[in-house]
Amino acid sequence: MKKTQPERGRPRAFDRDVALRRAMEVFWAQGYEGASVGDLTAAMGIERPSLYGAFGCKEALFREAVELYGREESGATGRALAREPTARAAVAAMLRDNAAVYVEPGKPPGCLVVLAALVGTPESAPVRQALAERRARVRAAIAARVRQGMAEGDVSRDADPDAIAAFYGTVLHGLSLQARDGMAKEDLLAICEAAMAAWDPLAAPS
Amino acid sequence: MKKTQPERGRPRAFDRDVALRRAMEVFWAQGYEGASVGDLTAAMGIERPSLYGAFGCKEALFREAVELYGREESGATGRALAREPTARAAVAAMLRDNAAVYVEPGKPPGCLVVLAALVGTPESAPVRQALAERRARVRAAIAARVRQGMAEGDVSRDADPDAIAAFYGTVLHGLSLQARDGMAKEDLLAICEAAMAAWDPLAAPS
DNA sequence: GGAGAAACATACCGATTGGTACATAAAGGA
DNA sequence: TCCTTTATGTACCAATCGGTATGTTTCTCC
Repeated sequence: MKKTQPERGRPRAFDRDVALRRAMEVFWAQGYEGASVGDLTAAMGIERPSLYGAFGCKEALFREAVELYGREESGATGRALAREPTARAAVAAMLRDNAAVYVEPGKPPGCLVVLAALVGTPESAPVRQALAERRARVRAAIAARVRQGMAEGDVSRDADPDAIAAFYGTVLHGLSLQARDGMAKEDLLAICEAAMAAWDPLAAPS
Repeated sequence: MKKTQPERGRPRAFDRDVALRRAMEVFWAQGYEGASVGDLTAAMGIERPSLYGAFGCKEALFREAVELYGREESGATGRALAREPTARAAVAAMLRDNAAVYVEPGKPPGCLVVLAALVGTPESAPVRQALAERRARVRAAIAARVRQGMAEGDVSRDADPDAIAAFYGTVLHGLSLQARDGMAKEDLLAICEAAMAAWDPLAAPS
């Protein structure tokens, strides 16, 4: 998978993966526009030209950081939706596990995809759109899981999977705001529980 | 109320209130750090020194803009919480009316208090905190309305007003994200309806 | 042991950031 | 009429923004 063929010139003096992870943490904490190239190089332990040589430009670095985040830090959603036996358990686990992840010590609270580029200058619109598409994919995944539940009989045939997904996606995204505002884990979990109180009226089979 | 005593020097050549409103719209659309002083003066129709003379600095202008927003653009929440006869109707109206306001044509979608300063450089931390406090006040107002419902008998005595407020506050804030992502009004309203499906399990008197 | 290729650090680029000095203009008070 | 006060437009400030040119170092290939 990782092709590290013997390279020609001078070998890179830093670990690209580690540097990318440091960059991700800066973007995660300060957002795309709030993270200056100086902030990034300082956290990555490299000089400017090394950053541009290895990643191209700030936006490309950010996109790689978002992919790394999706790969390593946001697995809870997909895991919950895939592994739980019913749609209800899947959504409940998705909320609960994300709430826990959003306040892990040593990491910026909340989700990078939600927080890193919500508003800003017109120049960064492509970056904002890229994150918006990732958020839309989460909503689509929830809707798909609800549809699966309808097919398997644990969700009412009269349920509206898109509306249910929009609601639980909204709660999920809202959790990132609360986490960034400093809310404690138990309060986030109480929000998840409260949101699940809507499940039966919305989706329970008759 | 408006003290316009005859002033001494040269009179201001622009309408301060109108200029502040234009600044508010820029902050609302682009956020605090995403709005440059050049963007602001262009929208306000004035030159830099006039801005600094009338408002002090960028941060002071932002704080005035936030107050103007609270006074003129975010009345739906307080109105709904104050006027509706039951806690349930109050929360439902709060969500519904805000959802409608969040997608009003000609205005930036979503709430300035939620969107304008979520992440950024360490220098703007005071601004972010000011908005976080405003968000906390909304949650406190919801909790107070639920407590009022408990006192008046339309909310169960076993209900947890802080948990209920945290949940509906999360949904309210999440609506701003969805609105900024371009969600249509009817879909936002469907989210509000879904959220209200949790009311009876959470708060209905036994 | 070159020769070529790639990464390194320093030092720089023009553009933009928030914020001002300064001279001028327009008002009220004496 | 003159003086004080305040606002205005131009032109500017140092600092920072994202991004590079350049000369040197360190590697592989022949």
